[in-house]
Amino acid sequence: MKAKNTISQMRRGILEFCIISLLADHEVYTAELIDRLKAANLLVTDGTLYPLLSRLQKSDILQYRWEESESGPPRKYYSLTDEGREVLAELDLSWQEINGSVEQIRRGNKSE
Amino acid sequence: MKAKNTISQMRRGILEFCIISLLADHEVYTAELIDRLKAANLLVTDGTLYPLLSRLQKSDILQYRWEESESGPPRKYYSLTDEGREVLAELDLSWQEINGSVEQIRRGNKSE
DNA sequence: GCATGCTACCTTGTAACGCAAGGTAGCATG
DNA sequence: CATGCTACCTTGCGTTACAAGGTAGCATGC
Repeated sequence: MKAKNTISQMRRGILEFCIISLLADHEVYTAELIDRLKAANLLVTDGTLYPLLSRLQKSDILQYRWEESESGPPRKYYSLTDEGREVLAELDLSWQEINGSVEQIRRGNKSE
Repeated sequence: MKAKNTISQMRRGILEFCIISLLADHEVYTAELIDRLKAANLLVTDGTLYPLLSRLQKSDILQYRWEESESGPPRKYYSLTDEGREVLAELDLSWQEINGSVEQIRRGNKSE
């Protein structure tokens, strides 16, 4: 399956977008986030996620608060900042544009 | 514009897919390819493209032939191999799946 | 109250990749 | 034959995903 590499690149590219989208309405902690991404067919490990979340937090897109768990160590619940919401809006737009680009290219093939 | 980085990541992810798509029906050489990508709002430099094309060629997805130019040095015209066409079909599918994932995530936000 | 296990956090090392910058060489033009 | 343009390609850098490994809180069983 030669396309594998390319496919994972495509997935990767939208990972950040999906994470920001998922955080838009719900606080979540890392394990939950992984589950939700998995549900949308986007596999990630926590080793990928922690640095990414921490990067987004340093950029003021995400914030977190500690919450104690009923069964285990405390969890970091992440949510979007106001700035994060603005970023999400930009990303939504860009995503549509990119979609348009791909559409255009794929259509081009067929007609010509 | 905090989203910039994320946006370029998204673009990057689909770059290979777009290139393969663009080559599906037309032989093109690098400068043409860049123009066509630019027309679809995907900016790339040739320093990005050459290694990428060469990688795809080594994976038997692309092939090339030399053609002399009427005005300047000879050009490498790239086209898809049969295997490249199979890969393109896979990529088409994956792209639709990924689109579905993103749709699902974005829809999820709004309803919940 | 100590050992074991689970959960959640985080870090480190590696490999891939895009991109900017720089380099080589064919070919045309004055 | 010198200058410039076009086309090819390489190098070095920074970023990133991912696998693997590490720390520590908390619960459970003895």
